[in-house]
Amino acid sequence: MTRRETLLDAAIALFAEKGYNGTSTSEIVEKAGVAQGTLFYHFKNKEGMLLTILENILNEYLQDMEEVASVTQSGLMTVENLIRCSTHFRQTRSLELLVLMRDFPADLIKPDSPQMMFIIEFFKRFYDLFKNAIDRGQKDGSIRKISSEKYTHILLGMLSGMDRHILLGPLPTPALTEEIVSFCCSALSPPGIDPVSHERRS
Amino acid sequence: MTRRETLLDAAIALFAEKGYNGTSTSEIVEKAGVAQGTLFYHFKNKEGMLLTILENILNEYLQDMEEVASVTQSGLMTVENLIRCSTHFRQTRSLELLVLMRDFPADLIKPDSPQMMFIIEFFKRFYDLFKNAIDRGQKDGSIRKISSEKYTHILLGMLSGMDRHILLGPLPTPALTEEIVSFCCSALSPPGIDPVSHERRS
Amino acid sequence: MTRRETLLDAAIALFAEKGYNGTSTSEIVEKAGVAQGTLFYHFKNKEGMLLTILENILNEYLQDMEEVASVTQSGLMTVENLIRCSTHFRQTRSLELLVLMRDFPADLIKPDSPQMMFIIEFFKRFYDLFKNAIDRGQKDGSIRKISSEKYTHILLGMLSGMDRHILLGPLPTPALTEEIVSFCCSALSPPGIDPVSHERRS
Amino acid sequence: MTRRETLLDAAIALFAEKGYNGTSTSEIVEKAGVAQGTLFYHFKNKEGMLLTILENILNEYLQDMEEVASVTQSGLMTVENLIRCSTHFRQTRSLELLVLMRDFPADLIKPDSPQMMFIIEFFKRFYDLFKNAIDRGQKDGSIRKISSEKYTHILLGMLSGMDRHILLGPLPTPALTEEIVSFCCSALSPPGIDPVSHERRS
DNA sequence: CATGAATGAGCTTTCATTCAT
DNA sequence: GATGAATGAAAGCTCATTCAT
Repeated sequence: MTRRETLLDAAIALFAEKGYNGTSTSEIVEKAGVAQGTLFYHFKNKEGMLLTILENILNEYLQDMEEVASVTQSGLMTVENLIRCSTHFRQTRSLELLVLMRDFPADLIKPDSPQMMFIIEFFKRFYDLFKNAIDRGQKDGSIRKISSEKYTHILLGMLSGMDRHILLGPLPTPALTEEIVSFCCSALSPPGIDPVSHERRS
Repeated sequence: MTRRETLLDAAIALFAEKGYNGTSTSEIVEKAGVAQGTLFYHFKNKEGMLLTILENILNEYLQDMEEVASVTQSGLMTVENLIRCSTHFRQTRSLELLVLMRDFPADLIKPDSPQMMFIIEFFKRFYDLFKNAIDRGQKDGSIRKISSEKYTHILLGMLSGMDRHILLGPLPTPALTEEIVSFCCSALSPPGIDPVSHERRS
Repeated sequence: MTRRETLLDAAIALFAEKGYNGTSTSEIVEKAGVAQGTLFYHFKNKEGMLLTILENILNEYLQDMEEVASVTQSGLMTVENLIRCSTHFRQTRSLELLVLMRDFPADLIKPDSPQMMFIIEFFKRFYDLFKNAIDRGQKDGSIRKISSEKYTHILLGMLSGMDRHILLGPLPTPALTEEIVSFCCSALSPPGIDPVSHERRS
Repeated sequence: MTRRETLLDAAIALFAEKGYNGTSTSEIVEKAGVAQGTLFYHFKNKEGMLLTILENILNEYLQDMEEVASVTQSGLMTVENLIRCSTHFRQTRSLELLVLMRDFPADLIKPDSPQMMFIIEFFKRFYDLFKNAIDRGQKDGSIRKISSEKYTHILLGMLSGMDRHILLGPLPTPALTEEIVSFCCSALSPPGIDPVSHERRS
């Protein structure tokens, strides 16, 4: 593993545990076992580390999600599987996701900065994934007639909220994946049709 | 307005805008128009200000919610109105809520500290509010048979997620209150019964 | 007890325990159960409290010692009894003596200030007490021929050193009074004459 | 001279002159001609500087004394030479000794801290040095039959008291070394034997 | 006499960053 | 590529003191 990667791993662990502001560069280099100067040789500054971490995780997140969305199936099934993918991602990449949740939106990401542009761009593509799935579901009859814009916002808010609740909340939380899927499908399925997709699955 | 209140208001505005860590005590006293020492006369330290703000907002939040829950009605209606109350609170107290969302769980609130006890206590009562409503709904037939524990976690995660998405998210968001209510009611109502309670309301 | 006395007592206890610099005026007023302003009503400032305490203790100390010295007896006996008096004073007024030992010479007592004049005046009288006794002892034959100036300095240094060693030293110390007396008398008695004055006493 | 040494020298001079509490870190770095941060790069904190100074001086002090004690000679001669060594140390290292005398026992050295352990350990070894010499002197007949424990305490208290009296006292003091030696030897020698060892010396 | 809210200068300390090697 | 000594701005906080009541 290169020194750069060692540094990133150390930063991810520390940012996840103590937050960006709660972590000093000294702690990072100590945990990584390199000298102070090395950090600033490989990264422009401390903020550069955070941005690198966030961009990496967001790109991988989006890639996984877009792959799921590219499979041909009903709109509702796409939404279901996006939810499952998102949950799975949270379970496998909880450390990086903690960094994201703790420190974004961070004070250090200035409005109109390239970094903010990147973040907004990411959120838009994330938004589009769900929006397109819902639109398709309304055409193929798997999703009831509701405002796809508004319901997309609800799904986005809900999913990130669940991640936060589970990873950062003060209350111990049971496994919830399929309940979240059911919850959303009940709300999205056309009236009278009871979604049992998660039973069909397995 | 006393100096203490002036200071709290200044801190709320700045914490909401720039976060706790991004705000210096100098900025607070400058905005409040008092001397540095005055802050530390009225509060133990900077963290004491944050705690005061958080305790105030959480207490008022809980009070509003418990008042809503105390009205006799069906379990589902109670859930609906809790959601509306929560949304209304977000709209009227967005500044304080921003402070809460930005800076909790903060690294500065140590596990097992009295502060953390207070926060956990608050979350438990918040949890119980929804849990009791769902349990009652399952008895009175207004809510389908699901795990009330799990669905309570989903509602909590969802509501805080929506607050964050709307108040802190990088995407502009339309008004969503009744859609959130519908979304949840669809997921909670017994199968086959389409919830239209929010139309009945008005 | 007047508020002024209450404040002095609180200050003595705290200065003895934590030193002048380690004690804040807030602590003093809290322990005394009065308001901040009261301290500054009764004393010019914090330093004024210390000076008052030091002057009181030094005056009483000197008074006791001068009374002992005024009794007609041999020079050596006077020295002996001065030592015993000093020791007794340490045992009965250890708190005030701790204040003196911890905080004098304090940085706050400026050279050539009236306070310093007072302190120097005190030391001179203290010095004279021993010096006169030794001089008298050399005349009456109870004390050997040595430099009374130098031996006075030795006695002064020794006595204050023993006080410090016993009251502030890190090592537990046994009762030493008569040994100190013997030690000094052996050094002061004319050669060949073994002092047993502390046996004669009792 | 390294920056670390420069800083230590500046601190010694200032602590000796104005005391630990009376000296600000700004003064130290100014006197040393380095930046504020440099102090905290080389030392954990201000207290760390004091501890470093104290440990250095105590170690050297003890080393000198133990070297003196290791020379084979009568018990009384050992005591004499320990006194001379102590006096010589005070004369050559008065600055560091002033720091020690002004600021120890300092409120900042917590009971049971490693620092306090170190200090107590030092005092014990210092104590043993004199105790062993007296015990040996009682065996070889050069020292009278007295409690070696008690007389050791007296010697320790006396020597530190003389240091304080001479270095910190408000009265000008003449040279006293041989008088202190005589004083102690008279008190320690067996009755009837007049010690003139300091004349034999030279 | 007594109060206590208010002050602000000054303190110690942290930490991201630089740069000569 | 890598180092780590050095930096200095900025932070949170303490505390003796003042003064209107």
